[in-house]
Amino acid sequence: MSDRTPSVKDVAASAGVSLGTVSNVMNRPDRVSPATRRRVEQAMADLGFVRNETARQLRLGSSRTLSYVMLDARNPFFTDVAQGIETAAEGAGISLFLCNSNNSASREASHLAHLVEQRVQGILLTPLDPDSPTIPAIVARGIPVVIVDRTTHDERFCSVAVDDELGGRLAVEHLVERGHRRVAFVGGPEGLGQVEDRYAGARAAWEEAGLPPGDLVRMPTATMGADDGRRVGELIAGLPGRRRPTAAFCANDLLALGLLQQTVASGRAVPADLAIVGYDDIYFAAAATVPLTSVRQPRVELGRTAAELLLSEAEAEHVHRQVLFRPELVARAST
Amino acid sequence: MSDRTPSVKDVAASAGVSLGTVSNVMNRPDRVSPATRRRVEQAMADLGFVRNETARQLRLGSSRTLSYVMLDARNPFFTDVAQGIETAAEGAGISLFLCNSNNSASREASHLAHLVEQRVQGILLTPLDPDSPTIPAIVARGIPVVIVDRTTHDERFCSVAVDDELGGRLAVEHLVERGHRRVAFVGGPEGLGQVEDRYAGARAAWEEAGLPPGDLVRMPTATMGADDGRRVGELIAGLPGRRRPTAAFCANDLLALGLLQQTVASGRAVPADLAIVGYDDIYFAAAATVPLTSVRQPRVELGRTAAELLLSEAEAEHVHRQVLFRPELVARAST
DNA sequence: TTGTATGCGTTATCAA
DNA sequence: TTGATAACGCATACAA
Repeated sequence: MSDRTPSVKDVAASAGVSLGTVSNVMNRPDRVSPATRRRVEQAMADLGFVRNETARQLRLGSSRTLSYVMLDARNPFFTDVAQGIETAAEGAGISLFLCNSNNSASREASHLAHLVEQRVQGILLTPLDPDSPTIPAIVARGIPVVIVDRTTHDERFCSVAVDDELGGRLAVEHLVERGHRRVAFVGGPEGLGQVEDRYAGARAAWEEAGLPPGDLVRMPTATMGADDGRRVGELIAGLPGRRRPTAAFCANDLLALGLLQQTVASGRAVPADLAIVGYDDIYFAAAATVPLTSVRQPRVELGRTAAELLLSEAEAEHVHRQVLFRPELVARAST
Repeated sequence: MSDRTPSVKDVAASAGVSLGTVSNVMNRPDRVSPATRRRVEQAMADLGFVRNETARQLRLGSSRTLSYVMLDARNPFFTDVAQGIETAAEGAGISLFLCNSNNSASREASHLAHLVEQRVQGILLTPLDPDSPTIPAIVARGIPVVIVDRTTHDERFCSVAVDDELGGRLAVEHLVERGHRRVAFVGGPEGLGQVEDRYAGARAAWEEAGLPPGDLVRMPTATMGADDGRRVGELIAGLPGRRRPTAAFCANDLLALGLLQQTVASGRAVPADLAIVGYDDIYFAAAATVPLTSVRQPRVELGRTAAELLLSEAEAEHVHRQVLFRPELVARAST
């Protein structure tokens, strides 16, 4: 009984065969006679042999793991996407490692560097900046990357996203239809793609309705978290009546839930005093006591498609694709 | 410009030095003269050299990655724990891979098997079953494991948990104090450690208050998700007045939020018609429109401590410890 | 059907 | 200070 973990060599010795035969038992069992195969398998069981994936990978050149580097593990939207990815990966017999950038560029960078050093088979990424040169650099080394939840103009890799501009339109069209003539757009930080696209769509719909641009009030936030939603609530409450919006469109549900919470807690009614539309339609949106109207994204399908695309990169004639899903407005009591 | 990614050998050739010197530049830069070091570094930059961690690990025998196998990535409690783990790991310059068991024993098993094959440096695990023989088996192979959010009687590894029995007591003592004499305990599946311990604490407090055991009504659920909380709400509403509890203690916040949602949506008031206590104090608990009373667990600290314990296993005289934190009741409007 | 030998990219030991 | 060389554990081409 040795101290270190047993290797093929130990198994071979124990089974009285050569090292190559043990390898064959694992990788091409048809080439080895049933009798010796059984003997080898018995030896593996006795010794508690576990294949060293590290060595296998060094020999083969590529690993059997995928990784999803997500923007914010605490946002249920991304864990749902991860769920979709994992379902697809599981079907292909591949494991998924999750990495959390936590909205930090440096953390994203260090995770990506680590994954490249590990020579993972492929990376799914919801980036802080989809135009970062890091991404094509990784692809150039031979590690396929699929961008999730962001579109890209780059033809060197695939992306799977939801039409955020359309989502913004749907939200604002809904509010205009409900008679709102002064609406707040809540979201940030400025420059974040998801936020800018949703805002662009909102503005387009606003202007097409013939409403004065100044009455769609942009209210920037530092993050996409619920705390910032609450702060916006205080801000809105402090506005003089004529300048106070009658509705708010938030760039995600966390913001919307924070805003909703602050509004109700301070004695104003939703939607009577303030109508609220969120984005993502996370579980907690429907479960809020004033159920939240939200723009639904096909989260799980987004993940599934991204994983399928990534897995297909292994195939010979893979053509990079930019997949765009359509969002859908789910109207509830908050409007 | 070769097709495959450059190796130390390529760097050595390009810099006109031996392969050993390149390795020294990376691992013991003091042993190489500034001049050649610069030359080597230049060559690495030119070629876009990235160390093959797989080969390094094969040679060294151990990797520089930790992994947290979590029970349910969609439960905010676990992502907060993960956050704490990652903070500690980051401080030590180590990357963290997240794996999601998604409440499935087979998925947990396949993740663990994969991690053992990868020879990761250590594993943090919130298991479905802390008494599974798999865990000591992994430890026996030399991969340290720390159990997170479950206690263990096993002396072969560390664990970090919160006193669930005490948490159960706190919740029920609070409800008894508020005058409730018929209380539902909501949670499942039966046998899940977290649920059983919280129930045990609840019952102990109930009996110490001299109340009839039958008036603490156990209402099992299939999962810990919000949907099951809603179903329990319907069940409670359907009970005849004298058998209907005036309060519910839910084994986690997702259940509590579902129950809260269903109760309010069906026209009953919280806490007047039904008081509700949750468990975990996830963000959405405080943000619910009827802010939820909940038993708070030090989530981030839990993760941080677990990671520190795991990292300390590398040290010579490590003694396995079972750390137990104390939960705390946060009273809000739902009671 | 089985055994032998080679190399994957790296680190570490030993000579020079 | 640098260079040559032997492992680490595995998969595979080729020989037997």
